[in-house]
Amino acid sequence: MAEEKVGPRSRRERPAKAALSRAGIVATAVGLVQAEGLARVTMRRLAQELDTGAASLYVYVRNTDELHAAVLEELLGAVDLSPVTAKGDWRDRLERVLTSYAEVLFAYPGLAQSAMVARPSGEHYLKLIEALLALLDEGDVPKGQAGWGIDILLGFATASAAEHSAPDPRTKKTVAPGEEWAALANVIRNVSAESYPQLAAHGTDLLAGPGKARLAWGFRVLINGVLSTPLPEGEAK
Amino acid sequence: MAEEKVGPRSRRERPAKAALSRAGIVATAVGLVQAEGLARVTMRRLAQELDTGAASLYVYVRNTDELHAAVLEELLGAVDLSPVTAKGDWRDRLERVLTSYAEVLFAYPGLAQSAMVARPSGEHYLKLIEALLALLDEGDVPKGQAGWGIDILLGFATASAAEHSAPDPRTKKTVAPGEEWAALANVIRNVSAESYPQLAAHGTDLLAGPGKARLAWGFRVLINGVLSTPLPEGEAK
DNA sequence: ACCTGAACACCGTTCAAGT
DNA sequence: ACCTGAACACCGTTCAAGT
Repeated sequence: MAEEKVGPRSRRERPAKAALSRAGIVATAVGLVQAEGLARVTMRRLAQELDTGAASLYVYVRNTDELHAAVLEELLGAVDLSPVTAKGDWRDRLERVLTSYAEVLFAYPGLAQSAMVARPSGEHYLKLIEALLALLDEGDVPKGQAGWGIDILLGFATASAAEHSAPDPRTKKTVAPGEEWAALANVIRNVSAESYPQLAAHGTDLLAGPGKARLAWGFRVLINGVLSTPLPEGEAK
Repeated sequence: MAEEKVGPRSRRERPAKAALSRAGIVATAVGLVQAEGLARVTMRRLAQELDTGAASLYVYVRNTDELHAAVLEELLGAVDLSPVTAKGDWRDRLERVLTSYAEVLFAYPGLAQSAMVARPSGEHYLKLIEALLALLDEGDVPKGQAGWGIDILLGFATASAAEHSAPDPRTKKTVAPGEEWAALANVIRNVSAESYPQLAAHGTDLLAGPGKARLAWGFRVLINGVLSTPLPEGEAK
């Protein structure tokens, strides 16, 4: 009797090992960041998910940074740009787009931290910039100020998300999420009013958490500032 | 002839393996970040520098993050706080302190990136916050706005440094420093004016580098914004 | 108490060899 | 052209064992 052939179809645990492709790799990476956070999106872990070896991925992806940038660009598709064409005060609508951007970053552990560094250049990112510029233009913010302001607006949104989103569990962290925060709060509470009069007067209000209110206030600060601060001589356009 | 004894003093390559201490560990780490960048300040590399095993460091330092925070706190001692008591417009002096802070972060590869995440609570950090608060107070910025504003000011300075400082050469990078930037610039240059009218109009001015001018403008934007944007109802103090 | 070697469980990236 | 296993050069952290 001939042995039963053990063909490729006999193992059905995963969906029949599709051929590799950049799109498939990025899609799997996106699934992985949702399930385990960006820190787990490593070449080796991702290859394992794709039932191959890490080396195989280098045909489609230059390196880990590029992979992370691709994941970010993909997830940026979830930013709500509808306020651009909605009606109402341009400031409010600008705030809404920025808030949506921050929320997307906030939703995936480690994503905001990586957005601090990555500079995507995909369609979703371009559309986001285009949307912000359109709203600033609607508000008659001078072009030069708008252009320079984009960086500040996005940077603040990114940094806020990075600061308050789940820490990238790069390895199982020993330190509880808010331990550093607690340490600082404790120091401020017990600070000497003589050496640090300002700190003592403010107390832990200084660290009064993230909160929607604080993020929204930040956006307003930036919008007001960008609107009212002319570019230095010679740079104005 | 008796062989020459090879005692501990016969090897003078390093200064006679001092006893470990937290201060010594941090000092060595600071030296390492100066020489090789923060990415090289790993438990193993640092232990090697101290002529011991990585495990030994855990007596004095909780983990790698805490080590990096200690290095940051140490280097923050170089921030120039003298403008606080200098004379002149408070805005200019505030700008000078923030610029000095950004320059310190800028000077060490990887430091700014880590400052994005770390929350130090040492003396140098406290003095920096105290200085910023004192200057805002001098400018009669309402207390609540000043407190919330600190975060934005420091965050912007940190993010600017992170964005434009040497990339943390975590491992020998294959990607040239400005490669992602170049990719984005290229995309913007060739963007369709129909789909992206704003982007096409601005062109690569959007990415017009870091430059002192841009950082200074950013500080002015934030100061103006913080000064002129009241806290939301119920939060004002 | 402090220090250590060894172990465990990971990394990114390259390269020669196969199909 | 694409894919692979194996190798190289690293990581952080824990733990039992020593002093």
